[in-house]
Amino acid sequence: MTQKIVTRFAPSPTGYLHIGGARTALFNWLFARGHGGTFLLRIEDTDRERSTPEAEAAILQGLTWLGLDWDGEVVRQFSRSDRHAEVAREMLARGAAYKCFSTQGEIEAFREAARAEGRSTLFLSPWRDADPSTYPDAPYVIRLKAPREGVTVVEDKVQGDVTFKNETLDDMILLRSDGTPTYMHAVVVDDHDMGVTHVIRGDDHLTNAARQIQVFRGMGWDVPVFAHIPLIHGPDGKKLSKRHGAVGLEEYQGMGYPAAGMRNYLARLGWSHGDDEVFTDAQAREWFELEGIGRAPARLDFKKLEHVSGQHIAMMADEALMTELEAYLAAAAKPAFTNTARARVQAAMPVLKERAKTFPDLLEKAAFATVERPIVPDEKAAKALDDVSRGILSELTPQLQTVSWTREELEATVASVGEGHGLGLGKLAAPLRAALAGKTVSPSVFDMMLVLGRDEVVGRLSDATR
RNA sequence: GGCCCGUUCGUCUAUCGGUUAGGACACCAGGUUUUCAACCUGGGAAGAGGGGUUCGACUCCCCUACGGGCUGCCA
Repeated sequence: MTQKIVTRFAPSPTGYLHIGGARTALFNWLFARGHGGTFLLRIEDTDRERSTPEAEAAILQGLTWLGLDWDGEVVRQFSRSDRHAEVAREMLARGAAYKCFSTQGEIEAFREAARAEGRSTLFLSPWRDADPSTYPDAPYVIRLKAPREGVTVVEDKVQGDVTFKNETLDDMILLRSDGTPTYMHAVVVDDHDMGVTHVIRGDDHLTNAARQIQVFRGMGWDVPVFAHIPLIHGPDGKKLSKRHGAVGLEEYQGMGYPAAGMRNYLARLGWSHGDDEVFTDAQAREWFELEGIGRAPARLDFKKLEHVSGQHIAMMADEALMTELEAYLAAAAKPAFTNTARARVQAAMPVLKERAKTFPDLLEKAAFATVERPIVPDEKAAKALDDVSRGILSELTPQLQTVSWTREELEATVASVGEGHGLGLGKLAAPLRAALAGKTVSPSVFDMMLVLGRDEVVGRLSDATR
């Protein structure tokens, strides 16, 4: 019998969506979608101090941009506090947990002394087996009555069987003295209640998994399948942090990487399917298995990200690309296309997309199509425009000519720039001028082609340069 | 300190006891090109170190080194 797979992504809303978190979400999504399962989203906002609505919105935005759609309503952990407390009480009743009256001060003092003497800082509560009749009338926490002997083994799909001696695990707190649940407890209750079958998360939770398994057992619940994936590191091999540059997913969105490229790159980071490097979402879903996940932390490589990004831009359908490009423009607060510019870019897309790695790159190469007419003399802009135009010259397709510029527009441009302004065309300027019969200044090659037709320009160029 | 995880070209990785250790990005050289990009060809480049086990180890075991995680009434 194969049970339906249920995965979840459970970020805490304390900032932006971390690139590592995005990858974790992607793995969960890929696994669920590839197996006809369900992918749930849970916001772990039990830390009231640090959780903010803005952060939650940023996370949702990031997932949406990345194209990771979740099933059902977003679950907010804080709203389930009552249920968490209820379960803790039930464990108390079952004898799987106990009340502990040790104060934070006492525990801290114990740990400090232990540290000073080089002993284990593991806190063993004196209340574990205390007689209820000796309970003081004071605030208490509810602690898990974890097994003292034997071992707890995490049967991890990525890390293999990881064994922990129970004596090294303490009786973790389930319910704080103010009655609120700890993260460790809430996760277990929520994963169980949500029917999560596979917990795929960062390997910083590996040790936690052992404790959580004890909670599952304490309630007699089925333990989900665990898969702890290595964290992403910066180019220097250290844990990825702000000093490495981009850690928030929205920064990558801002840099103009298409979501599909981002998904591909992120999936390939720490996961592999033979020698496959560039693939579609459908392939990724079909190929993704927990067994393909590596055990070592991976480093971010922007060069490769760019390459993958470029491959995806090239293989996207023109219309979809155009839509995403304009969305990028809006998100990056850049001026939107005018109707003419849009028409020109659209027409040029087949040639354009093959040579761009990111959206800003695409925009730069599309300058000849988006530049405002009449063209104003600007040496720098003219040069960039010119280089690209020349490159594109050889493969411009007939469709480009359908967005033709009228002879009048060309005349106006030519008239407005005047001679010797710097809108040079390099070595090709002279022959082009000649081609323009009498005109002393040329607009971009592209523009000329729009007017004269590609073949004619190419023909005259060949003659002139021979 | 204690417990746990990891370590193949610069980077991402393949290999699941027997391979000239493969691919990709990057890099270098050449080609193509109306000197962008793309593309083609070729090249250099790796099993952290030391012990075992084995006819045979990158693959299995141990130790060391290095990196990382956990060790909170944070998540």
